[in-house]
Amino acid sequence: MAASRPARKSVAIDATSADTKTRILDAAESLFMEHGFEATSLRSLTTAAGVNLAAVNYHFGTKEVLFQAVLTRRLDPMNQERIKLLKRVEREAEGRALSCEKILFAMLIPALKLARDEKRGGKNFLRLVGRAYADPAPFIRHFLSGQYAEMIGLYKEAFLKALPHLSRQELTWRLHFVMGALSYTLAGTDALKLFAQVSAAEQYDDELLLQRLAPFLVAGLKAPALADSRKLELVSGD
Amino acid sequence: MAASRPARKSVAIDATSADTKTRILDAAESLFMEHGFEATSLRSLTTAAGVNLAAVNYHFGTKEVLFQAVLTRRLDPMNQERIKLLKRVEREAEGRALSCEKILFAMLIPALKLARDEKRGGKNFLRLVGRAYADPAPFIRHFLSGQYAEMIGLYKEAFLKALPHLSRQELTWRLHFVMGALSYTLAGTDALKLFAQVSAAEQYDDELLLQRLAPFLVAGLKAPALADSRKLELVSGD
DNA sequence: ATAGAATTCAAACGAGCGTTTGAATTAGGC
DNA sequence: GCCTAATTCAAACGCTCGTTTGAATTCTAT
Repeated sequence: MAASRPARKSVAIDATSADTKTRILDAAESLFMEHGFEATSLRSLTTAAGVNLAAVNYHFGTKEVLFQAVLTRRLDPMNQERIKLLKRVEREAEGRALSCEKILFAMLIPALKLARDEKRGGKNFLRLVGRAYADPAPFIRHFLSGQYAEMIGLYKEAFLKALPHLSRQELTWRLHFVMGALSYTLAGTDALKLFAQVSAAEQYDDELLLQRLAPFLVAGLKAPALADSRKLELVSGD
Repeated sequence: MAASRPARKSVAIDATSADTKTRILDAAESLFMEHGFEATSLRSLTTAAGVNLAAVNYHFGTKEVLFQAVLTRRLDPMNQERIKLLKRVEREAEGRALSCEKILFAMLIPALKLARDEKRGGKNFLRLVGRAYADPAPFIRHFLSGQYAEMIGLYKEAFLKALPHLSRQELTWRLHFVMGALSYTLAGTDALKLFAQVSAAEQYDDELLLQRLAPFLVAGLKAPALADSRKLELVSGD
């Protein structure tokens, strides 16, 4: 009744449990990606990982904590790399204004590197993130906000300088659109069948994907700010 | 053992059941929106609707069919309106090339009208669609593909004429990005907290939202096609 | 070798799920 | 008013879920 039973004591719990923990994380990554959080049962998960059913609660406590651990394992290093990359690009510019492209690339490249690195989950993981972004579960949304807050804040400041024609509020919206196109694209694959024109080979080439995405996003970011006088007028004509 | 018990016979089953059916659809719309498909139980749903637990299976057969009915009720008319609007704009152009803006607006306006129409679900419904787009459940994805296939096909042809610098394949990708930004934005609201700058009042003004989204998307669509020689080169410099 | 902690395991718990059942109730054409 | 079909209802079915339990096992440091 008190609390969770084993309750990680004090000693290093890694030497012996690392294998089990990693096997759980890997299986969870792939199953959460395929079926989502709710639709993935701990029974199928532990079977896929080749560990005992109780192992998840022993090593992680709850299913929710496991999900957060799956995300943290990859997201945290990726966002740290994004921050590092932005700072390096800023340093190299030596005070000169950064181009919108350079900032955007600094954001996309760590994601691309992660997608390429099969040993660290590869494309599967990015798809998982894309889906987590759209998941209604509050604990997922809160967790992601926390994971991204620092990185987004730094990039927003950088974009503000690179796009002086945008107010802070306009930029907030546009970064929202950028994240939408990005996460939807990363989560996609299946959704692409909607458009049914992309060859199967290309569908999985993440580098080409980001090369197509970048010009689209840069053009959208650079677009003139909304002139308040102009309105959507098409509705009236009926 | 044979099959579902009531098995809609032949006579009109609407006069008396319409109230119950509608109450179920309305409650389902709002709960699926808030919690997603998996996390919404038929017990909470029927309680919210004020109907008996068995009513869902009586009137719809299964939970999955109910979900599809929720989407169809609004999506089908909206996509029909999109098609009608595109055809009207094309007719009015009398053979002259349509602008990218006009086509995009024809796509966005029926969605905007739906978002404004509180009697037909309003913003809640569009958020539900945005989330359904990112749902991993195969039956949802297949259903949505079918719902959108005709509309997307017609719009793709229109965009192809308006954006002659894009190959069919390039355009497929860009429409994918457009749908991503759109559905993510519609699903959003909460996600916006990530950026934490948008006032609560504006957050819910869908007209202003689409007025901000449109210039972004138009600029992205009009962006020059990817020049194959240009590559993402930033990675190397480490 | 052995004590003690960390981990694994098979089994079970209680709760909630979607769905089904068959009787009770309601509505409508004759 | 009655017969029939449509609908509602309370109750239950069978199943799967996340989590807990306590014993068995493995590891590690002495």
